Parts: sequence; C-alpha cells; structure tokens
Amino acid sequence: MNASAPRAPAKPTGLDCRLAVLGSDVRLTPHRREVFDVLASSTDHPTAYDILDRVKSRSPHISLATVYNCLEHLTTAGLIKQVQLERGQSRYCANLHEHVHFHCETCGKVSDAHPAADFDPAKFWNLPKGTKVTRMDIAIHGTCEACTAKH
Amino acid sequence: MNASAPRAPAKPTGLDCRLAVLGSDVRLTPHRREVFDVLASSTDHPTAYDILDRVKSRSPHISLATVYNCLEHLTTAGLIKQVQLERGQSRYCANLHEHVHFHCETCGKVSDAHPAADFDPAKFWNLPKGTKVTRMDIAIHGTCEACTAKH
DNA sequence: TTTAGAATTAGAATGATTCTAATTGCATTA
DNA sequence: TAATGCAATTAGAATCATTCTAATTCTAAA
Repeated sequence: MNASAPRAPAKPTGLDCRLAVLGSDVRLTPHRREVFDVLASSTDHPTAYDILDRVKSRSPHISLATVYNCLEHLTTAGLIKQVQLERGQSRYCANLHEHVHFHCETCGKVSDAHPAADFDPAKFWNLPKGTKVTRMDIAIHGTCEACTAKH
Repeated sequence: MNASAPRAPAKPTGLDCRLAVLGSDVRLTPHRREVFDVLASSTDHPTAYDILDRVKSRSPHISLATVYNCLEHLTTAGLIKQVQLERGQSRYCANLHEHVHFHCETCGKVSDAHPAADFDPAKFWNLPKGTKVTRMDIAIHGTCEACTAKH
C-alpha cells in the first residue's frame, strides 16, 4: 500500500472544467468537449467513425482510440447514450430526454420519437414482483415517411 | 447465360421437409432442425456458442459456421428471432409471441416478459405520419427478482 | 519547477461474425 | 440405377468493430 493518501480529484480550472450530471462527472478535456459538441449538434445518431470524421475537421490529429475513449467517458458520466440498434457498429446519441429510436430499414436513417406525456412503459409488461428497472431500450423498425412516399 | 431454365425448388420428401411460416420457408435439414429444437427448448436466449455446445451433444461434428448458417436461415424464414441486447454476441430466441426482453445487469440472465392484453405499442410514440412499423425491439434492463432478493 | 496521475496516441490484440473455397449429400433427370 | 447439379456443410481465412497495451504528452497541485 502506498503511504500517501489518494489525491483529491482535480477541481475545475481553465479548460479543465467539469460537468456534474446524474451524480457522476467527467473532466471535459478539449477532445471530450469536441466529441460531445459533435454529438450534441447531430440528430443522425453517428457511429464512432462518423464522429471521428466530424471531429477531425477541428482536431485533425485525433485518433479513433481517443474517440472511443471519449465516448466511453461521456457515456459513463451519463452525458450521452450508446445505442445498439443492430449488430455491428454502435451509435451514439446526446438526446437525454426519454425517447425511442425509429430505424428506417430502407434508407438506414435513425430518428428519435418521443412518447406521449402519459406513457408509463413499465406497467405494460408483467415483470415478476421484485424486479427493478433501470432503463429501457425501445427500437422501432420500419419504413420512414420519405421512403414510404418514394415507393 | 445458361440456356436451361432455373430448376424449381425441391419439394418436401423424407428428411427434406419444409415449414412455411410467415410467407417464407426453409429446408429443414437435420442440422437446422437440431438448431431449431435446441432453441425451442431453451428459455435462456443462448448465443451462437451456447447453441453450438448444445447441438454438439447430438451432432459432435457440427461446426460453428454451420450453426451461424442455420441461425441465419431460420431467422430469415421467421422461425426464430435474433436479439441484440448489448454489443458483442447476439442472442437467439424461438419465442415468436409478442414479448419484450428483460436483462438482469447483475447476473446477466435474459428472460421474456409478455405485454398486457390491451397494449398497443405504436400509439404511444409520435411517429411522423406515413411511417410504417414492421417490428419493435423492447429491452428492459435492471435487476431480476432473485438478484434483488440476494442483495 | 517537479511530479503524479490522467489523457492521448499508434498499433497490436481480441472477439464475433462473415466469407471463401473445397467437399459432401441429396433429389431430380437421364 | 446412375449421372448431374444445386444446396448444405465444413475448416479455416478474412473482416470489422472494439478494446487493450505501452509509450508519450499534458495538466494541475505541491
């Protein structure tokens, strides 16, 4: 064991600002902020590669490993959500409002849909007594408005 | 181009029986039947490796490639469903009744939960007019009864 | 300033799945 | 019954997304 007590986490100063959200926090380093900003200004649920491409326009030397690292930290902190709609690449989303994902099987686009105000999902399924629910992932697959019209 | 017309698909004879379900069909070869039977008698949503293990007790020489191949054919035919609860291995399920998956984040077990009789999922989300829904994937994550009790 | 820990990086390693090419099996046609 | 041709099966290679590793750089507190 090391005799010295663990140092307290660094406090926000200059660029090293933090955001406390949902009881967790992250050091918002420049790269993490860029990744977050890219995601916050996207509505298309980009993959890690998509995010790499977009962040590169501001930070040409950022690596894929860093993008994955940033995404993990932001996800752990609850600032963004990882979305697994199908096997293969994960997608990411900065919309923290309760919502479901609509996936168009024709054009591949993913969009958010928001529930009606009175929707209480848990009560519709007969879960055994004592079950605790922490989150729900709802994905709706089909054909979007545009693709339906084109047909 | 080959001058001969394509041969009509083989008809059911002996082992080469088919099942027509949801407008599609599969040749139910011995391996496909074994994979299907394993799945139909499992409630734990096994992965491809799990299925390989179980089928091996009857067909010791079956390969992982064949298991994947069978799973793909059975999925395409609508006899089973692929379930993607998190990144990594896909799981498979032969329960074709409308249901949602409950995933215990403590013990990792996956179980089915069935909706209340009057549940009409589509009407709860404000999807753009013209959107066509073909299927919904609903995953509920949390702590199962047993793990909650142990705590 | 020094220093310890965290962030970043490139590239290797991993894990799950898909692809490829060769072989085998089965059912129709000769 | 034998020949034929497609589908099924196989082992192993290839691929893809992600995670890991080890080295380097950065940041902020001492």
